[in-house]
Amino acid sequence: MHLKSEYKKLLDNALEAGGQRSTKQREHIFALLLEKRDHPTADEIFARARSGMSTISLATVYNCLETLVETKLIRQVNFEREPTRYCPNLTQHAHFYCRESGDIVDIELPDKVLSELMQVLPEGFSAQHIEIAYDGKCNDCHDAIN
Amino acid sequence: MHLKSEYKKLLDNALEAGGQRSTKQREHIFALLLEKRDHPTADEIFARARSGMSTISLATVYNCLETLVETKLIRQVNFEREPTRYCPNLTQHAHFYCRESGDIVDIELPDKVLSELMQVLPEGFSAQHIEIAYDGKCNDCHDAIN
DNA sequence: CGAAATATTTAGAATTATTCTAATTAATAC
DNA sequence: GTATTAATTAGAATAATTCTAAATATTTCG
Repeated sequence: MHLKSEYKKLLDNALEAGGQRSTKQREHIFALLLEKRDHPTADEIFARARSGMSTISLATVYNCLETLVETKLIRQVNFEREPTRYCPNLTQHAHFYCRESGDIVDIELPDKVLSELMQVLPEGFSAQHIEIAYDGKCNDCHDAIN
Repeated sequence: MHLKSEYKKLLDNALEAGGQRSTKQREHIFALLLEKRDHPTADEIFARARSGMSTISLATVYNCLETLVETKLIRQVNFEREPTRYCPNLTQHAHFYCRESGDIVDIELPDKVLSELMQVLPEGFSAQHIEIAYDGKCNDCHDAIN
């Protein structure tokens, strides 16, 4: 697990901007999220993190994830009351949760759709963020012959 | 706390369609959600339910809410990992969470916006439901002189 | 109607994701 | 390199929710 210097710089700058230190645990977790770009839970990240850094603790995984979220290098994703998942895709996107496979897929969102969602807000409301979560059946599950 | 006969029928029919029984606890909880149309948590509903039905238990509140959600008479609303909230508004709407006051406000969603969100899905994906959550500052908090 | 069958309620224990605590270790500043 | 400050760690604590098993209520059907 090694972070490309491009991402290493991104991480270090983001941490420095927030007055936080660059540590090997933060780097390790950021690297593994970038390597496999899915939507793992903290437990899954802990499992992945331990191969390559056997002494890392679950508390540290939570701490590092919190820091990465604060510095806006990753996003949290929640579906109902399921464990929080973490997403390294920083582009503007929604999430699609497949009820069949359990997979979470990123859905790109054109600016136009977002601005229309903003226009729907009544007078006097201003939104910093809109979280959009689809749920249904993904392409793999439609294709599958059951 | 009493349910108008119109809503009593709605409840009884929905329960019967799902092979479930009409009980005074279910009716009581449905009634109190309809009476004050906000977005209470299970704990808040438990507190409200006890005035007027002092022997109801928290487990029953959870059971009743689950039943009402299953029969589609109410909706669950989740913000991040906060306790689940319950919403008796059955029209098509999104939720706005005000970071300042903590209030949750329903935002009506025109069909047009929803259909555009559906069109954004790649080939092979089909969504049953789209959950949209804004967060920012509501009108009351903008108006307020701080 | 009244007994049998089935569903619901209840109190409290159990679960589970997450956060907290206090001690140790690592990173930065001087 | 030492002092300062922040991060990591293991394990305990927390809190929303679910589970369990017994008691109660509702429905069915003779």
